Amino acid sequence: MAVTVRDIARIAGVSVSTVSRALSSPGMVNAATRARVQETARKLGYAPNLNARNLTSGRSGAIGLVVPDLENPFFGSMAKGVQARARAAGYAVFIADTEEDVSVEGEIIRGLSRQVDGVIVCSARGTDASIQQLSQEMPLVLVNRRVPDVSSITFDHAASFQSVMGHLVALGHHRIAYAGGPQTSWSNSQRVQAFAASGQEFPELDLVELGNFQPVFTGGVHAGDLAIASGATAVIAFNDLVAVGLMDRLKQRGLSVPGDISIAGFDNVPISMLVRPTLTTVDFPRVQMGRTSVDALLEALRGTPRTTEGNEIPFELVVRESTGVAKPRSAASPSSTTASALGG
Amino acid sequence: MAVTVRDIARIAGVSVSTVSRALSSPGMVNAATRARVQETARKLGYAPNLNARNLTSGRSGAIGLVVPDLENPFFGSMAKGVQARARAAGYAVFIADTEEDVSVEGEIIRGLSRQVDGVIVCSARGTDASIQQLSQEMPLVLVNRRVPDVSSITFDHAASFQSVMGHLVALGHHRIAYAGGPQTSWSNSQRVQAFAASGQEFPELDLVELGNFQPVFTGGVHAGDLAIASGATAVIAFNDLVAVGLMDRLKQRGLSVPGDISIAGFDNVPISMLVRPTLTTVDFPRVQMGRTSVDALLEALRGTPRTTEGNEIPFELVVRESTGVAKPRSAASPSSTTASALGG
DNA sequence: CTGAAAGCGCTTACAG
DNA sequence: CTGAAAGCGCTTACAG
Repeated sequence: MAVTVRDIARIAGVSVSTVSRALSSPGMVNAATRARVQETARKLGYAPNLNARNLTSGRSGAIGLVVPDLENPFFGSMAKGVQARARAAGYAVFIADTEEDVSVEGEIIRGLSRQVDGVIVCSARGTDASIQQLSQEMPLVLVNRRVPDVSSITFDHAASFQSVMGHLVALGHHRIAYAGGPQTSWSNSQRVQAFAASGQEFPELDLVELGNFQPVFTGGVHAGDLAIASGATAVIAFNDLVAVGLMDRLKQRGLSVPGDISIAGFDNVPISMLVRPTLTTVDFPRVQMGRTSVDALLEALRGTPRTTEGNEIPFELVVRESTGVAKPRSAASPSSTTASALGG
Repeated sequence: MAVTVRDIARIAGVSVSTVSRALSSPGMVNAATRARVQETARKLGYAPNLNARNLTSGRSGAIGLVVPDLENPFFGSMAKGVQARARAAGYAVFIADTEEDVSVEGEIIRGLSRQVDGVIVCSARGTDASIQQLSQEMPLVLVNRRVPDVSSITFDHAASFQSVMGHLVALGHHRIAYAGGPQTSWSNSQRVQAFAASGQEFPELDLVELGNFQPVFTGGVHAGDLAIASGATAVIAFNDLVAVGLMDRLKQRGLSVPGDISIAGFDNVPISMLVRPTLTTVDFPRVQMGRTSVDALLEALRGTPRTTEGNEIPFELVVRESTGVAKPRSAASPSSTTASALGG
């Protein structure tokens, strides 16, 4: 059926060993025979049987990619980056979707691990312990999740949050609210921490946490009413979808954005530039993150693992129309700080 | 290192043949020994080496999935369906992204084909001839693309277009425009045909083709001015993104939707329900399409290929706020037909 | 129902 | 630089 090394050997007049070398380790064989073998292989349309090759060599030439939801563009971008970089490095990509089901996550990862050299897991939902366990069983790289002693690639959520905060402060906002995402979300917990830290950095600020919301449009609608009640002049939302829902609700309630309230999100998803006003947000290079995670995994496979720390991808604050100068407060008060606080 | 059939054989006190049978063809072995072998395997945490298994059995237990752009949610949904169904059937999924590059499509598909039992190709961009060639080299199922003599799963673009048209006609629209997508798009050509066919079905209609636009927001903005100039009271856009861009431009030009002009799109992407007014569109069950394509491929692998025809997935017209009753025309004219036309 | 043996297609020490 | 041989882990006729 398919052409094998034996066919090439017979026609080129050499042994199968030589064929194998000419194809896989060209440096080990005489230039003339090498050329003849390669030419014959090409002419016959030879394609190596990967199962045979992998069986003997002990590696699979493939990596696994596990995501919570392929339908979510957030992961689609990462998958794209992973796929591109893996292909460039000669690796194939097995993909698996956990359907956001924590209970099958480990099982799926273990299943994949049998057919690949290593696994990349996006936004892993399992506990730290379960992930540490997995990482001992196979080469593993985490994306958008940090677990002690496990290799990972993340965005600097704290710094990006600070950057949004700095933007709002510069616009003169004093009372600022945060509409959070799911409690189980690692990135949300990072943002909540950064929010609290801002209170120490800018003691004159009035910070209010609105609560946890579903990371979708309706979650934002829900947050909208609470935002109005809070009296904040600016709201930072967990992500763009929440921000858009929030904005929609504010408009419905007769408030203007950014005239009455400024809004900012995270992720820079396509919709953020399609809504009116366009949304101020933070862009995370997700495709690049996918690529970087492959690099990290391949280095680990080669036995030169990177350090866990410092693998953070740069972000960019994208200022658009939804944030503006703070509405002057009815009660006049000096804009310079009068409060005493830590960190003089 | 890893536990193999030999280990199990030794411990269970049987031959490797029996181990293999107990694990792969349980029916062929005595119940007692079968239980003993399986128990030992479980206890040892045995996981078969798939490369070895596939090498002997001649199959790979994997299928390939080729998409033009993983970052596009349209394909993310399909990939999700493919992945889920394949997993349920015991197949792993190799994924590849062509980056919308026709020139590498064939090469990527051939590369994949060496490691899988069959390939699913979404929205293939190549020529009919090149795809027919590929389909002779390997089991192949096309999704959202029809090519003579090649197995495929598609949406009924003609019928869905008719359904939108019928909706607009029922609202009293007479002058209707179509803002097309890329000329190379198979689904666009289907829609153009359906648009023309409507002219025969409803001879009283005044149909105007606005041209071909990039299937994105800015393409719609471009189409917007042409739509206004055309004097149409309703515009059907190639997809939701074009529809949203169109709508944005109309509003910018001071027209109201649907007051002055009705707009409809296709795909029912998330943004279609986030814009204001919400967008009338057609929902295509993309996840289901992914699932169905796996079924078709697996049937082909089993030697019971389906017929190419009739593999169409149902669609649903989703009527929202962007379409409304036609604005009465300034020049009064009977709504009944006066024009003579083909198809009495 | 079970075992011994051959073989899947390739790679890789081992000699020469 | 090249060839003969063994072996990767599993499956599957072939005998019994």
